[in-house]
Amino acid sequence: MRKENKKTGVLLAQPLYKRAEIEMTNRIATGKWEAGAQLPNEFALADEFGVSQGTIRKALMAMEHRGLLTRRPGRGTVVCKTTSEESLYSFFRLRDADGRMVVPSPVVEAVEFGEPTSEETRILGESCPKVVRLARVRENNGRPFVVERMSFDARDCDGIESDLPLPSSLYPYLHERFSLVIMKVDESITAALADPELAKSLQVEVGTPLLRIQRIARDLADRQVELRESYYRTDFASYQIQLTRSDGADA
Amino acid sequence: MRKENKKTGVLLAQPLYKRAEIEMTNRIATGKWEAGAQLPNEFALADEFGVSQGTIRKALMAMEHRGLLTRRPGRGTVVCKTTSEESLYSFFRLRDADGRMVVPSPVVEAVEFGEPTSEETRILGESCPKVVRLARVRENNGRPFVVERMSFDARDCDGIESDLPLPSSLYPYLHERFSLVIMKVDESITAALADPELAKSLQVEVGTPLLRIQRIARDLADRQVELRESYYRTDFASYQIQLTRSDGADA
DNA sequence: AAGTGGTCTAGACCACCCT
DNA sequence: GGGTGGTCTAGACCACTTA
Repeated sequence: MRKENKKTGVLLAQPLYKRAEIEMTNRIATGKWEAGAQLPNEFALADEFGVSQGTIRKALMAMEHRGLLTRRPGRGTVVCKTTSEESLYSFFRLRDADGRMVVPSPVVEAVEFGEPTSEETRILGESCPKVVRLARVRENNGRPFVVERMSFDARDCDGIESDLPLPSSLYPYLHERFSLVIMKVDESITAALADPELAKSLQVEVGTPLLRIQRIARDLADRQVELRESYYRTDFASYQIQLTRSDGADA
Repeated sequence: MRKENKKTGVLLAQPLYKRAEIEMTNRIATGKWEAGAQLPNEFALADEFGVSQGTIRKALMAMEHRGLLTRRPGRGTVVCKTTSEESLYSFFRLRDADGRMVVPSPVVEAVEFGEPTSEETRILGESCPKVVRLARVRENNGRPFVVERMSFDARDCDGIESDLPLPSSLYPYLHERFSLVIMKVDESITAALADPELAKSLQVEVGTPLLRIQRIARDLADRQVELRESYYRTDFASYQIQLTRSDGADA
């Protein structure tokens, strides 16, 4: 293989495996590699990028670790569809006392388009001309437990209004429909009291303590693409999360 | 290097790099490699384990990713002391509106030993004969914002009572003093109202909404070694966390 | 100048999956 | 049987740190 190191005068800002990872990530972000698509094998990719198999492998393993790819011996490498039970709700942290997921189903759903508010402009960017807002109440076993309000740049999900009712799990839908891949979300959690409106939606007394969760979601390019505010009842479920020592290291 | 693969009849339940990782992790857990200690270089370790440098490297990089080691070219590999600002508080998620860490300082501290309650027995194990309980109120800029109650197996931190007052950040202390390395914590978050006792400790009105966080902490061997309950004010700070797509994958 | 980890290559053998 | 990823080895060159 030809070397494109400093000997040839080419400055490599990133190591080769990182460049390959970025390029392959872009192919997923642009939809060139769709959700569920099979990738060429390691040797073919290595040949295409002009690197060795080991270098491509390092990139592929990093992407697998990020949850973008699934690799299995004999079967090959495919773009994650994010449809398995566990990854479907990887951003949904509500669990009951036994650690079981509280399966949500939307009961009320509203969609509207509008001019961005100053808050939406701050998060989604100055260049966002129109936002689409979703509002949902979700229940479990007939009990409403969360009120959600979400905002997206309307250009990121053009045509969403024709897909109502939306699936309960939004992110896999966004991936398959718009190649909009949500990679990470920042959540800010505080405690709040139910006002009359929330109390009515959640069927609790006014003044009931609730979790208020503000979320900013980022896509593959680390753009902030979603703004969300949720209010949760925590009388029959709780927000459960595992923190690991390495969390801070690479973040 | 000699091969100990199936050719010699030796069954390898784990790949070599995994075995090396487990053994090296044990050395940290037992204190043979103390916090801050320098490790032998890759070739020396490879020689000791009878594997190639690349295999040892894979184990070392995994341990670095877990936050156990720090590696730098020219300097070598050392056991993380967990004393840098960011990793010091990797399990402390409270941030102010601008995302800055709310630096806590303990103002009230109590230590007691006792028989385990049924709850403590359930978490810490049947074989735990005595627990040590810590209670702390912590403040920021003169404002109390959290009440914490923690329980440990007294055998895990024998002599802790002679170290009062304990440092604000407990986990680095536990590592350096007892080689007790906290690797991950499970947190369960609900909303609660301040009762008269909490209201007094936190200097808020009775009925103020608070975050209630129950924590179970695990060590290097994945033993549950700590049980904790905390109540947070969220009027000038919030619990902030970043969730990533890959979180569910390896957990 | 010597030693360390970081990157990259080339090639071997294996277990697994599919047809 | 042919192809895939998983593991393991051996060796090269580089950038960086420390002395």
